[in-house]
Amino acid sequence: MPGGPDARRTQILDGLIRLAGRQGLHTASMRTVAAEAGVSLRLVQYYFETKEKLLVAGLEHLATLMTGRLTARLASADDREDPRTVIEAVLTEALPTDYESRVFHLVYTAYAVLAATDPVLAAQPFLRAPDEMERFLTGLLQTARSAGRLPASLDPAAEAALLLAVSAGLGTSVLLGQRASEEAMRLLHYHLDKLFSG
Amino acid sequence: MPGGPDARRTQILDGLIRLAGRQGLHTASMRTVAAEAGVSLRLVQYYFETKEKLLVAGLEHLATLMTGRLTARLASADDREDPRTVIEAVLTEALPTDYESRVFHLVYTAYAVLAATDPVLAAQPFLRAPDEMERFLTGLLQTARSAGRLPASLDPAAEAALLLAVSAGLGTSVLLGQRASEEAMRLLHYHLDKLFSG
DNA sequence: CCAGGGTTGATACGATCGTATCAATGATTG
DNA sequence: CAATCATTGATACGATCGTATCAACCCTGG
Repeated sequence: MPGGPDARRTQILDGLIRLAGRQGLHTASMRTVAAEAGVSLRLVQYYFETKEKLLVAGLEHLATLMTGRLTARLASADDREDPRTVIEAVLTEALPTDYESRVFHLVYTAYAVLAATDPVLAAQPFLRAPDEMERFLTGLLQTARSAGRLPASLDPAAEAALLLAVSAGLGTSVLLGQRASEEAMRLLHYHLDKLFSG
Repeated sequence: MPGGPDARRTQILDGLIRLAGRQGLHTASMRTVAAEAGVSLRLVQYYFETKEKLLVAGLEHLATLMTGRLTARLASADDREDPRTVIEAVLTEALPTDYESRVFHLVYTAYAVLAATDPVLAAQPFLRAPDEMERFLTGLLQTARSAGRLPASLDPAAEAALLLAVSAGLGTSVLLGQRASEEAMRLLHYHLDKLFSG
């Protein structure tokens, strides 16, 4: 069978993400997800049993997709040894620049809102990725500071947290149509220039 | 009658916000809102006719409540002439520090997610408040820069946008439980100290 | 006094939801 | 080859949704 044993799961989860990105996560029912994925309702039940499990699996799938994109972007970075290059790649990836990443951000935010009041979703490792990212950025900034590329007066951990906050905040403003993604990128580079120029 | 002619509307809308803050906006139906507000379903229908209009009114009500809080905080600021004091007040208010502001942020974010795919909600003046805030902050930063309190190398408009992005991003991280609100406040002050110290 | 319109309550309708049930199919294996 | 088991389809059930309908109420003005 093509695609491995869980190609069907992937097919359904792709449908869920696609539908949630186009019409909103709240329109995702067992039936609409099945229709979007081109399968029957029973099949969705067969693979995920309950809607709650479907939603949880959808969140995991989303995390997998985003990790894949980030990994690909890092792999294609110009200079993987230069901290600033890597930081720029990570933060740029975090902005909803194209349709796919816009979908990621929108659906992820929808999940986050649900998790704020749903204990089952809240129990998911919702913050593992951001936490890892923050540690990762902190390490990069420490490296840059040790190499004299960053002013010694800066606090790498605090700057890492602020960078992610800036990226998330700008991403949201792009999502809501307050700003074009190019403008968000410009602001991000402005902020990075300030950091690295001292 | 006490509270004016639309005390009932306010009572229902308060119920909507309270319910959305506790159980999520997706659990707000005509019936659950009526129960939370302590009125009958028919009453909710009478005042808002349709759920869509109820949701729109809820968003307006939320904006009113947030504006009230911000105004109160600005009025009680130590020195209303000092740009940094005012900026700190505005951005601190934007963080979910207490239960009420946590509810505001959560429900506002839920609305934002809905608006991303719902044309009726998207037509609401969703970005007017952030846009106004950004202009307001830009003006304050320009004033501070003219007074020599801010380095001339900084771009007031860009810094204002970044400040709001930082505030929004930190607020989200607090909402998701990634950080305590005190830590977010600390990071915000760290960022402001960098700005104003040159 | 009482008539009439703004308010409130009880209830019903069709649609859609998550979930469960019962077969039919298809591939695999002894 | 046949039997078994995973997979797929069709359909039904109770609950809840938004909305609509039909009275009853209350309060005020003539």
